[in-house]
Formats: sequence, structure tokens, C-alpha cells
Amino acid sequence: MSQFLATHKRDHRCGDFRDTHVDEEVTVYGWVDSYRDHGGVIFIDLRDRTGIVQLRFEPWVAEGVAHGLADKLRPEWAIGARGKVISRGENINPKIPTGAVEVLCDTLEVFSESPTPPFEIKDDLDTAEAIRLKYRFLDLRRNALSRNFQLRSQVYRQTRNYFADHGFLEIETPILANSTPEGARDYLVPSRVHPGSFYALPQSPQQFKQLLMMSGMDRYMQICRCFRDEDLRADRQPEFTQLDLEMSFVSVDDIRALLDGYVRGVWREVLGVEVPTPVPSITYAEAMDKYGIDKPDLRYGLPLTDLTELLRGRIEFRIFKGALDAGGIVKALYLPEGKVFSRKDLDKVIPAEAAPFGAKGIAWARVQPGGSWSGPVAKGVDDALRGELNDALGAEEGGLILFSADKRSVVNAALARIRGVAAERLGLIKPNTWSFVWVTDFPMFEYDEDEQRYQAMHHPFTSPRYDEIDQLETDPAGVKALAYDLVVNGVELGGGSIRIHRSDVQHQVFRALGLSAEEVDEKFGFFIEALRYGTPPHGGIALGMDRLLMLLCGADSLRDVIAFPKTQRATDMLTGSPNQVDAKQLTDLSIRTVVDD
RNA sequence: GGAGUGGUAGUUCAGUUGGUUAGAACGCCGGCCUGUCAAGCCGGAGGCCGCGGGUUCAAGUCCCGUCCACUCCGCCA
Repeated sequence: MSQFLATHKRDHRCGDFRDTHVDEEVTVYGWVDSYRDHGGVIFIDLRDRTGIVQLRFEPWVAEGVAHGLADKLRPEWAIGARGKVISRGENINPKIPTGAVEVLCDTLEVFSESPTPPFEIKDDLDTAEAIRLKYRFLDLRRNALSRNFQLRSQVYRQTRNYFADHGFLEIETPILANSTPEGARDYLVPSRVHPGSFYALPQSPQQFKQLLMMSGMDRYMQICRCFRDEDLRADRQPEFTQLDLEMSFVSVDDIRALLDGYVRGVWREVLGVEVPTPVPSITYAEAMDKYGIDKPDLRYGLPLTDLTELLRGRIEFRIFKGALDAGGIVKALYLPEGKVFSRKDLDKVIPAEAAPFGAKGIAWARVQPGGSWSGPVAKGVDDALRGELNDALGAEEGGLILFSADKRSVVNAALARIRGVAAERLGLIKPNTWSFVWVTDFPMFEYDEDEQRYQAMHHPFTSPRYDEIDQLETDPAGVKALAYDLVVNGVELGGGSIRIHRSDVQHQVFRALGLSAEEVDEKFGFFIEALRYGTPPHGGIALGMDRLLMLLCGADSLRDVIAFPKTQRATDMLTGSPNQVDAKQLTDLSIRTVVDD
């Protein structure tokens, strides 16, 4: 290694250069993005994470030594260069921020060469993601990806500052923790010193952060990794990062106001967007009724209308009647511009969108002049009923009514999806528009058909509304929780709740969940014990940092904001993880596998 | 666990009804070229058609299985 690094200290990053730097002697480091050899002059685009600057090599500079070396450069070689910043005069490149200047180099140092990379390092890349992930270290050199991580770092800094300014302590909680009794599957870690026993990686530091409130820490924050061994999606990775918060002596409103200020600050700093605060809210019941989903995208309207009561006993149309008789519901999505969906769409596209949710079909009617209908539903509806339906839907000539009749959960899921498809078709989703909403008043419990019992919708430490605690014994299904989700453009950014701070209420909730005293003691004994010692009222929230970054970066997948993400089968294409381990390691851990190989 | 889409040169793709030598673009290699920045011009190399079976005179193409990636359902308190 030459003395280059010792004698030539980097004084600028590639993306820094502007015409104000003209005449400066500079040293830059980076990677060869591209080279253009004109026989005499050689142009090298030098790249680092900040951008690209053009280097120029001339045979007449410094006896042509640097020029001679530059002749051999190839993409992705790591180099350093020294020279003078000069104006490009007439030959400005308006496409890049540094396009007004170039560095006329007198010295060039090659640190390391590179084989031809498996894909070009450029922003508009269409290479298969599997290859990009295998060569993630090259993929990350692309500015399109690199800037996501620079932005991520910026958001982290801002996050820590915001919550520090609001009196939060950053405290770490264990990664080697206990298996969670309910919820997602755990990643387990065998204990060597306790043969046959396992730690679990945390799905969330829920109990620890509540214990910190009991400890008088008052306000806790952590940007922490969480783990869930469930199947992946574009917006779900097995390990993900959560902004975890907990506060003592607070109400729902306090927490919402704090988070409103946080997202407002982030959106302003990162995107220059002013989020109107306070962020509005909608109840869970209203969200499900009007949008069929608990994370509605409110960038557009297109509400659903529940026609169940209007139609009951008044319609013979087989599909509707069948659903109603079976205890289901009928809902409709009304589109004023009915022509966005062609007959072919109605036959193919719409059913295909609805089918994954169990919907057997989507009936439809087009509204004709005078309010009459055409389409499969038209015949089954008499004039009087049709008039009432038109009124209920606000239907007018040219409109399209899409019906779903089935179990409530199927109707809601299917129409929620179609509502999104329609909005996209209608061009209602404008770029750089943001719709924040708090979804509140979630039910405490939901009934688990498979296990024939109630489960906590949020988690079992969530407080019921204070005015509904009495109903825990009599009408658990009707009790609403002091729980809230923050939803942005139809993405669940995070959720939280006021927690139970009284052991008697906690025991009532466990009873409602059908847990015996023995089970409670076994699973939550330490926690119940701690709860007895003067627990402050407290609550908190967890935001999915990866999802937050995905929104801010405009990414379609979590993988674009996680440096080393996993594939859908939870493997790492780069490192090959998970791996088999040797027999000795297993023996040390007292583990025997039952997999044939 | 289930449904769908895809897998052919380094990359992105085309490849007809099964048919003889599997193509294109970009990239790569060599040469020329002093103002390019998607540089240009000339020439060249590069293929386990994902893998394994099967049908057939003949398979990139048809059938069965399997692996991998992606999207979705289930699942994710």
C-alpha cells in the first residue's frame, strides 16, 4: 500500500462538488461508476454514497502518469484521486448535481480492482431480486438503495432527539428472553447451561417496558429488534425494528399528541410535508363499517354501504338471500364513475381480487338513465327497493354498484380490497399525499373459532375502557379496549394501548380469556407479582420503523429499507443463513434433531 | 399449509405447431477516437434453456416431480 491514504486526506465527498469549489485542490475516494475513454481525454465517473463526480484525465497533466493508470480502470474498482476542481464551461451535465464541474486529476491511486459485477450498479435496475440479494454488498452501492439507509439513519437521529427532548430514557431490554405464551411463533435459543431449556427472542419487549414503568423510569424508548417466526410478506420480515415507547401517568390523548408531534416532525424534516395535527381518529367500528378494514386508506373516499337491514326479507336474489339467511351481511361499494370497470373487469378482474378472501363472487349493477339498473342484480330488485337502494348509495346514472354478500369477515375483506383497486383505477391515489388516522376503540377480545375461546385482540395487558370494566364478566365481546393504531395511507404504522395497572382488573381479563389461576401463575407469575407493588397508570405504543421508512422512501417492500433482509422463505441469500451446525455444537446444547437428511 | 407468476448468455428478455446452427439489447473483452456523461465507430467472446424423471425419431417447447425467487390467502396477541 502506498502512502496515498497517509498523504492525501479526503476533503470532499463525490456528491459535494459545486461551482463554488472551482480552483480548489481536492482529494476524493470512491468507486468507478463508469469510464469514457476518448483516446486522449478519459472521463471517469467516481461514485460514493453521496453521489457522482466526473474525474478528467489528460495526457498532458503530470507527464501523463495518472492518465496512463486511468486507461486501465474498470467499473467498481476502488480508487482515490487528487486534482483541481475546474469548471466544465459549456459542457455542463444538468442531470447530476455536480454537473457544472469536474476534477482534473494529477494523481490516481488504485486500491483494489473488481471483476465485472453480476449487475450494473445503477438506479433504474430490473435485475431479479434474488441476484441482488446474493450480492447485497453491490446492490447497496446503488444510490437508489443507499439513500434509503442514509435516510434511515437521519430518522433514527431525529427520533432519539425528539423523545429525549420529551423526557424519555433510552433503555435496552433483553434479547434472550422468555417464550411468549400467546401470539406469533417464537425464535428459540437453546441454553447450554440449562439443558432442555430455551430462551426466546422477543416478539416485542412488552412486559419489560411495563416493568420499567413499575420501576419508576417514567418514560422509556428503545429502537429495538423484534422477532416473529411467521411467514413473510412484502411488509413483514421475521426480524424487524420497532420504535418502542412506554409512559407513566398518561391518557390516550397524551400518547396521541406525543406521536402526532413525532410524525409531524419526521415528515417535515424528511419530506418537507406538513402533517395536519392533531391527527384525526376513527373508531374501529366505524372503520370496519365504512371501509371494511381496520387500517383504512383515507387518501380517497369510496365508502362501503351496509345494505343488510334494507334488504332483509325483501330480496329473492339467491346469493343475497342465501347470505342473509345464513346470518351474513350484504354490503356495496358505489363508484360514481362506473366505466372504470369494463364488463371484462367485472367478469374476471374483480372476482379474482375478491376470491383470495373467500368471496365466491361480486354481484354488480350499472345505473342507467332514470335510475334503473342493468346487470345480474337488476332482475331481482323491484322498483321500490331499487329506489331505496339508489338513495342509500347516492347512486346516479353512470354509476356502478358492486355488491358482496357473505359472512361479515368475507364481505369486508373482499370489498376493502376492491375499494383499493377501484381507487387506483380511478387515479384517486395521488403521489406525495398523506393520510394519517388513529383507529381507536378496538374490541378487547376477538373470538377464535379454531380454539373456541376469546383471545386478546391487542394483548392481554391492554386496559379495557375504564367505563366498561364492569362488563368484562357479563359481556366480554362488547368491551372496548383503550387501544389505538396509527394508520398512514392504509398501512398500519403501529399500535399501542393504555395498560392495566390494577391486578384485580388484570385477573378479570385473564379470566375472560379463559386462563386458569394456575396458567396465569405459570405464564405471568412474575408480572402479576410486580403489578401489585404500586404500578402507575401507564401506556405506550410501538411503531414499525421499517414500515415507517418504507413509507418515507416510497419503497414497495421492507427489503428496500433493511440492509440485509431475508427472502420469503426466511433465508439470507448472501450468507446462506440459516445453516446446519456441526454435531459437536448440538451435543453441547443437548439437542438432537429429528430431520432426516 | 394453500393459490398464482416467473426461472433461456453476466443482466433483462424473445424463442411460432415439438424439427436440424437457441437470438436481441445492455454489459464484458480487443482496437480506434481529446468533451463525453445511455459516449461513438469496428471487431470478438460468452449457453447444464433451474434440477430430476418421462413421452417422442426428435424436447428450451409436451407431461410428472422437485428446487429457488416474488405476490397473495391462511398465519402475524
